Amino acid sequence: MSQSSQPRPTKVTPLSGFPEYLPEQRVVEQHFLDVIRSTFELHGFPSIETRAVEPVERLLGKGGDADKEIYAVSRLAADLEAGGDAELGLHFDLTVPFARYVVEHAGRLSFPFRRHQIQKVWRGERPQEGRFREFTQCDIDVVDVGELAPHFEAEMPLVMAEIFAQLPLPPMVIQVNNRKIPEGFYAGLGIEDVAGTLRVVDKLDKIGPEAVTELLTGQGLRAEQAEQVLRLASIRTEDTSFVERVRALGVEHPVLDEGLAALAAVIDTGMTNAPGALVADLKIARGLDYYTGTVYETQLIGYEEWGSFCSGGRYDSLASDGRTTYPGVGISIGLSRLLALLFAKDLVRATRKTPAAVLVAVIDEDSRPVSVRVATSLRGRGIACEVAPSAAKFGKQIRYAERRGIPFVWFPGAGEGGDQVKDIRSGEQVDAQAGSWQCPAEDLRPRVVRTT
RNA sequence: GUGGGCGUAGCUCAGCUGGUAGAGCAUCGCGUUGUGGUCGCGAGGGUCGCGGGUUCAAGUCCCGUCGCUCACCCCA
Repeated sequence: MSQSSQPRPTKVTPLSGFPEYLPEQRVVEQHFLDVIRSTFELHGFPSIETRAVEPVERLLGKGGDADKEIYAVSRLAADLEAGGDAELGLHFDLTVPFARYVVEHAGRLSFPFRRHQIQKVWRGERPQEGRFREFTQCDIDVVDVGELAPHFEAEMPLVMAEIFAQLPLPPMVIQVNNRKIPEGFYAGLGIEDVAGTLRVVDKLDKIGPEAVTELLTGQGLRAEQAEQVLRLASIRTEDTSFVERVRALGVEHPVLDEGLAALAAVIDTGMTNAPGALVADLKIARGLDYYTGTVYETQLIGYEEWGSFCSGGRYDSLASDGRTTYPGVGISIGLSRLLALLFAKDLVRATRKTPAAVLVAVIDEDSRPVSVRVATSLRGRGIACEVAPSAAKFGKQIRYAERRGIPFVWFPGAGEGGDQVKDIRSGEQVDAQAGSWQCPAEDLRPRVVRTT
């Protein structure tokens, strides 16, 4: 009866494509973020953050059918009042905002300008496994004025290879191509629709060579052209031998030569500095609308069907203010997709779901200040801990710790001369002093470990 | 945007050809006076996505709608 006067709570329903993590998953995410950030910094990439919104006009500027992807942002009241078009949209990547940032702050930046950026992005696409509407990207880019030295194209994947090597992941391989190779090759074959051809070639892994041949001839390619296109696409080498294999196909074009030289330089650098991390794969397409040179794509070996977890490439005109052109090269980790795979397949796990290493037990509420003092002392030495929420029976306090994975329970005044601490995994309980007890290093904070 | 599948407790699901809801797991409590995990007993928790229709009666049939999911498209 009186219930009817209470506002009914809005029903909670899941929102597809907007992932939220449990604390134990967040431990994993934060560890990954820590490794990514520190490695970016180790390579001298300072951090920036851009606003979440850009003018819709700017977001649409990059071609493609971006309009389907963009979430418009406007005041609710503005919609009701004017019904006007939204002028702002949430960014769907970090490259567009970065390009705008470069132009806007060009006068205060030093070029070549390198930066890293770790932020959420939003895309209005249909969510699927590993594809979200809100997700986190971790980008590094280098941008210069007028010209960009090609060696930066070799630097990008080295940074990523270093990150992957530090994370508890199955082996990953960064596949590299240079857009100029297929472009020059196709031009040498007399194929005009480069983008259309690449789009089909990109499906090779998914639908197989026969279906690709069918699609290519359907697009107007002659049988021998389609055959050559497939031959090029099938080339994949861990060293620079791809150059000879392309040459052996007998197609010649100056743009092809440029592409081969550029890719050979990237692979060469990779072989020296990150052996085994890079592979030249001539079917990689990526971002048809804007990449102009090197392109990167990354797969987890054994989980190829999940797609790329880290991709990027070179833009001859990342940004432009009309008079000056800023070429750039960048690469980005799709952290959310990576985590989605790891969680779905249970490949990694956090050793516990709370930062606390110690639960300080409470004897009774009157002695809570004693327990708080213990906690303060432990924290003063960098040992994360919490005080038991209630002076329940010790069994319940231990269970409280156990449920959360807290490895130690501290009992004030339990010993002859003072306190005791119990490792609840082994059951071992020893005398200890809050001012000097050493927490084992591996228990100091939650760790992320591979399960297999 | 297009097409298929599905929407019952926090989670995974059962509920036959319509007769006013169940299991397992999880959570919490108890198993007597301060040391957990096993085990036993018990409890809480559901407008059966929402709206309408057929019927004496709908979780169960019909229509609509919303959501979730898979695939396509695309992927910055």
